Amino acid sequence: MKFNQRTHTCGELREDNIDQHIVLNGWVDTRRDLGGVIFIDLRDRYGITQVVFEPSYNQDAHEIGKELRGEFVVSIEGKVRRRPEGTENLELPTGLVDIMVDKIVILNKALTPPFQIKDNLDVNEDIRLKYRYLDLRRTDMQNNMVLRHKMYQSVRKYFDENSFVEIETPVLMKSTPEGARDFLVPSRIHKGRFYALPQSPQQYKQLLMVSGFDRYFQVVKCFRDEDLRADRQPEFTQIDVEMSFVDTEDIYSMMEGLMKKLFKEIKGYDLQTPIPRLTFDDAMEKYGSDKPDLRFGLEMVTLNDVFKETEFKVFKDTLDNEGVITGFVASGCGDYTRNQLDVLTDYTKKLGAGGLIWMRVKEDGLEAPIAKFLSETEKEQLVASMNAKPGDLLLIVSGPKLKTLSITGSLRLEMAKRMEIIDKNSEPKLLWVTDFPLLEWDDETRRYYAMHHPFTSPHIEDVELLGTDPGKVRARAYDLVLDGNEIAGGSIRIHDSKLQALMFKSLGISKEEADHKFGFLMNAFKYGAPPHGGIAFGFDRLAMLFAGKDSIREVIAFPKTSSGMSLMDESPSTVDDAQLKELHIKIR
RNA sequence: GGGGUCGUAGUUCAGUUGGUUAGAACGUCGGCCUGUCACGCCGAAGGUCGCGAGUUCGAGUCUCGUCGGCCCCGCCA
Repeated sequence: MKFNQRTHTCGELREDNIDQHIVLNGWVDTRRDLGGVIFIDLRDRYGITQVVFEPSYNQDAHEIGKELRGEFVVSIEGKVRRRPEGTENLELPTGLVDIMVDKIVILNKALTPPFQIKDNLDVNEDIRLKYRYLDLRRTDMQNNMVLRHKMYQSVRKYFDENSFVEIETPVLMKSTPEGARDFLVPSRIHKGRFYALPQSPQQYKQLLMVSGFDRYFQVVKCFRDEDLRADRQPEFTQIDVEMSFVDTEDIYSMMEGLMKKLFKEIKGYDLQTPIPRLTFDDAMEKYGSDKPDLRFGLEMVTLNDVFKETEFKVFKDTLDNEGVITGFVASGCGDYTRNQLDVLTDYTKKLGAGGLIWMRVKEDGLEAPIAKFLSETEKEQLVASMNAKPGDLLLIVSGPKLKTLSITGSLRLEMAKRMEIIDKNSEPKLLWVTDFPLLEWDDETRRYYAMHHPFTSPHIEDVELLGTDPGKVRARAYDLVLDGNEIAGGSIRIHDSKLQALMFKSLGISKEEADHKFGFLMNAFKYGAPPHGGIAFGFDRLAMLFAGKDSIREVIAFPKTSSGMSLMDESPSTVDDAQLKELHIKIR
């Protein structure tokens, strides 16, 4: 099939091109056959151009034009003409002109697609995923992919300008069963042995610091075999960063530079720096979350002091057990019905709270089921310390500290949604959350786990607490939060093998175990490891937020469903017995 | 592992208390139409009601199981 290659794209032609003889290649977007004249909207990823078949202009072309259907791939040759007065389409950038066709070649016919290739598509996601190649033909999705591409370029340019080196690290590596579940890859050559896919290139990038690379970054695929969410896929992309001879402040300012550049180049927005900071403890107390959404208020208030003398049993028990009484004011929600409040109570209980205490603020006091258990002083202090006004609703939860703060934080988000006070067009709210706890107690296994990872450096002044009160040790770890989403996390690492040994001891990891799991890293540190630290961005999440979407699947070309399936190629799939045999694997 | 929700034409949905031949819109196909751009008008085709049992004279509708989508909890160093 002979055809001429395009001289222009479908988004390109303007008044300047009038009377030129041009060639366009593309897909038939829509066809409007008026009996005599036929209009075709020809589409490629650059735009749409109207193509005209008129019998009096070219009989042969018009005959072929009649056969055209949606999504046919065609090459057309013709003359650019100014559209007749009154028929311009100002919605289209190319709308002042159209093409009078001299020659058309149908390069390929197409089946009727299972859904229309158009924006603001109303079709279920499983159909889109099964025919992802058609979904990606839509302008919406093409824009998302291009946005993502532009973000890669800005990121790479920024790090290159700042003397970072991009280095690829292995995708087949050693399994480290701390943290997320690994994807395993059986070795054919070494019977009974497995590679793991990296959860992150953490150890490699630290080794690169030992090697003297000083400033490293990588746009890198990572893999975690955990359950999915709207913002979590089993394979995802990180912007992985590590720097030598730095402290937290150096990381903050370098990353703030990156965010400034990204916001400027992608969104045309001037991000003000420095980005505000909040310690983990403060974030939990005020927002009940380590990734607070600051686009709205509903700040939580700790009420322990108000109820320190209370006779109300629920609160008294909480205080006796070093728990927390916390709550917030839902302003103007004093008219919530009993039914609505029951739904909220149910929501809170499902998250694990004992219950939800609500009070309507009236002109003459508090209206609540528990009001009779509270003294007048308590009621007055409660209203004063929460700064509540008549017409407001108070929502209060009590119980074990961290859990209760977190549940109330979820309720805060839920209320913001119900009250519709999250402005999607508001200025982006960025925030560093700092001073995470180094260790986290696990009731099930009755041991501490590293909240971040076992190479995270504690605050120097907290080191001695490692032996006495490990839960109190603060880490030199930080997350970057954008509008309630964790978009990056990192830490200053331990570069001193004695401190690392102490850390392993606190985690209950024996010397032998540490050697077995991380020996190569510990060995490397004996040969002159510089102080270093780094951070990793969840690139898909960042792209999702920049694109204004609610799911990272919208910015990933070929994502998995929430059960980890690919509906298009139907993976994961079974394999031949012969393949399994080669890998020395039997299915139980 | 658990909770919620959904599954009916190619697509998005409606479908009453369990009751005649399961509807609409868009799309598709055919006819008419020379300035449309969501073209218009006329007509037609198109259904394993996700799948499998059960209850019933009778199931899209009720029950149980199962598969799949989405959201959430757990999980995600």
